[in-house]
This record gives sequence, structure tokens and C-alpha cells, in this order.
Amino acid sequence: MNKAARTKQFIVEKTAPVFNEKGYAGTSLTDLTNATGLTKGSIYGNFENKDEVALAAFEYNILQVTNIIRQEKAKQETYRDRLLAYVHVYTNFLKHPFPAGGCPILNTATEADDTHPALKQRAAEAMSKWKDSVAHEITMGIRQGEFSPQTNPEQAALTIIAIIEGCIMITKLTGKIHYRNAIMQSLETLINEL
Amino acid sequence: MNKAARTKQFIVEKTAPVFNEKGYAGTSLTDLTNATGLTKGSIYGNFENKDEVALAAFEYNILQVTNIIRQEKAKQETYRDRLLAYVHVYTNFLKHPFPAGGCPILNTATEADDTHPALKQRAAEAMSKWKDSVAHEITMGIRQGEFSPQTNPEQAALTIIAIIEGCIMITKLTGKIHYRNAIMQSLETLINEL
DNA sequence: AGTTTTTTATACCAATCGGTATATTTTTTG
DNA sequence: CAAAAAATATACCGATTGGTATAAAAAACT
Repeated sequence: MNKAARTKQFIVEKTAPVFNEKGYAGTSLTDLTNATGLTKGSIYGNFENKDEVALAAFEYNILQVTNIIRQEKAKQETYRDRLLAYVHVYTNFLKHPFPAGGCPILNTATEADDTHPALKQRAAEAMSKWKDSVAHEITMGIRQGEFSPQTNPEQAALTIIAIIEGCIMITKLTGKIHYRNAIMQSLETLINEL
Repeated sequence: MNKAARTKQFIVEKTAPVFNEKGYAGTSLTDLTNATGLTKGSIYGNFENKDEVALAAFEYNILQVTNIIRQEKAKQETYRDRLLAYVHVYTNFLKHPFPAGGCPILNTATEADDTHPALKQRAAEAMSKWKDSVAHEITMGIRQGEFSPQTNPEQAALTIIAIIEGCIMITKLTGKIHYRNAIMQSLETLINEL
């Protein structure tokens, strides 16, 4: 790993939380230099432009979340427990290395529509993958006889994700932790009724 | 209604959708002059600063949504049907004068944390009111024997709102209408099981 | 209608935006 | 260790940001 690659990685790691907190359009080059301690010249020597840094930072943030979920899922035996891993992660997300600023998909999705189409495209892809991943767990669970064959995997997956994202949004806005606990309890019930 | 008040209202009506689409921080003064056809001087003669316009625009957008929901609820006889009004409005929100850019609370909640505390405060209040409103419907429904007395009104209200907000976010991001239909169907089922 | 008051338009301000050319420093390579 | 190459820092660019002082126009009041 040469210097350039290391610096590139360094920039991504340091700026990823800033992008996620201040928004990918709302983060200025000054924010980037502050977060890294580097100068504009250094950043532009490693990235084509600000958008490219934002894109790399988004990928990094998504990877963080994906890794947490994958690790928690791996500990579980049943497909139901694998689904419940989402509940446990988001209920205790402070105990995990969750990206500062919350869910990167949610943050990116609600940004201005026109400002960064490439980033929005990536967020849409990440959402699609997430949906497929959850739907796959449910499909396997049905095959194993854990879930009712009446369950529509895609519909259930979308509903689970909607509850999680809505929960994050409500909790972040109001700051009330017991709201999060209440919603996550409903999600747990929903998963147990599949 | 004198000239000043009329112009103020005019500015709010014209800029409210812009704020909701481009974000309350991402909307520039040029956007405001373009949307209204007025000049900066005119806008600053009626508002203290940009933030005050943003705040008024947010109030206007919230009022739009509130009015739609209130109207649809008023048509219903039972408390269950009053809850289901949310499903019908968000499933067919194109048929209603819904603010361009989607739910103003969702849009405001995910904006940068520090940029506009007053606006975020108002969004949190709007969320709180919404939650109380839904919880009240459920409480009344329980009293009337429509819903199970086991139902926790606040928890159910928060879950309903989370599903709605998550649904809006997913649909806006992916552009897939059948995702929205699937999630809204789940919400309908959930309400019918209260 | 004429005068006062308010509202709107023009022209400007410093600060910041993303980005770049060039010089300097630091790695890498022979 | 020296030369070549790459990475970083400095200084600057035009454009845009939110905001303001002042002049012109329109509305309100007597």
C-alpha cells in the first residue's frame, strides 16, 4: 500500500462521518481540510473533485453498517434470529461502530434531488441490496418452516426496512430513546409473527 | 389584509415547495427570487432573514399535510377508518395537494444537525403533535371497543408513523411505486390488527 | 389629491464556495 | 545516495453565498 493509497484511505475515514452528519452537499472543502488536517491541494491530488470524496465516504459508511449487521447475523442459528439481529443492532447501535450521523442511506435519500445524482443512485442500489438481503432471509426461513408460507418475502422485507428507517428518523429528530425502544419492540413482534 | 401581509403570504406559498425540495439550508436567496419573481430587497423587506422565510415555509408545508389528513379523517365514521385514512392519503398522495418534495418533517429531520436548530425544533414539535394525534385516535378506539385494550396507543402510534416515514423515504429513493403499495398494505394489516 | 409611510429595486459588500496552477516538499526508484 | 516522480502546500481564480444601504416606486392616510 503506497503513500497515495494510504492517504486516500485516511481522507475517506476522516471525512466519512462529516459527510454523514453535515450532508454530502452541505460539507464544504474547508470541512474536509479541517477533518483531515490536510490542505486542498493534498485532497485534490488524491481525488478528482469533492463529489468523488463524497462517493467514497458513502461507500465507507455503508460498509461500516454492513459489517456490523453481517457480524451479528453470523452469531445466530435460526433465520428468525438473523432477522432479529436488526432489532438488536439498531436498539443498541451505540455499542457498535455505527457511522456518526445515523443511517447513510436515509441521510443520502433525503438530500436534494438534483445535487448529486450519482450518490443518490448508489444509495438506491444499497437500498435494493438491503431489501434483497432481508427478503432472502425470509425466503430461506419459509423453506425451513420457520416462517409462515403465507408471508410475502419482499413485502415483509420492505416493511421491516421502513420501520427501521422511520425509527432512526424519529429518534434522531426527537432525541427520545424510549420512542426507539417502543418502535423496535413493535418490529420484534412483527418479526415473531412472520 | 394589507400589501405587506399579502406579499409575505405570496412569498411563503411560492418558496415553500422549493425549500421542501432543495432543503432548507440548500435553498439560496437566488432560488427565492426565482421562485417569486421578486428581488432580494423585496424579500428582506418582509422577512428578517432567510431562516425566517424557511421557518414560515415549513409551517405552510406542515399545514398542507395537516389539512389533507384532517379532511380525510372527517369523512370516516370509525376510529379504525380514521387511522386507515393515513394509508389512503399516502397511497394516493398524488391525488392530494401534497407538498412537492414529500414529507416536510422527514426532509427537515435529516438535514444537517447544527445548521438550523429553530427549524429542527419545530419539526420535532410537529412530530410530537402527530404522534399524540394518532395515539389519541387509538385511545378513543380502545374506549369504543374498536381496538384491543392490550394495544399500547403511543407505541402503536410511533410504529405507524415510522412505517409511513420509512415508506416515503424508500419510495422517494427508489422510485418504485409497488414498494410503496406493499408497505402501505402492511400498514393496513397492522391497523386492522390493533 | 397631496403627503407621508411603506414597499420594492438597484447596486454593492465581505465571506465563502469549489477548483486550479505552480512551487515546494516528500517518496519512490535506479 | 542521487535523480526522478509523486504528493503536498501555497496562493490565487471566478462565481456564488447571505446580507445591506440607498434610491425609486407604490401604497396608505389625511
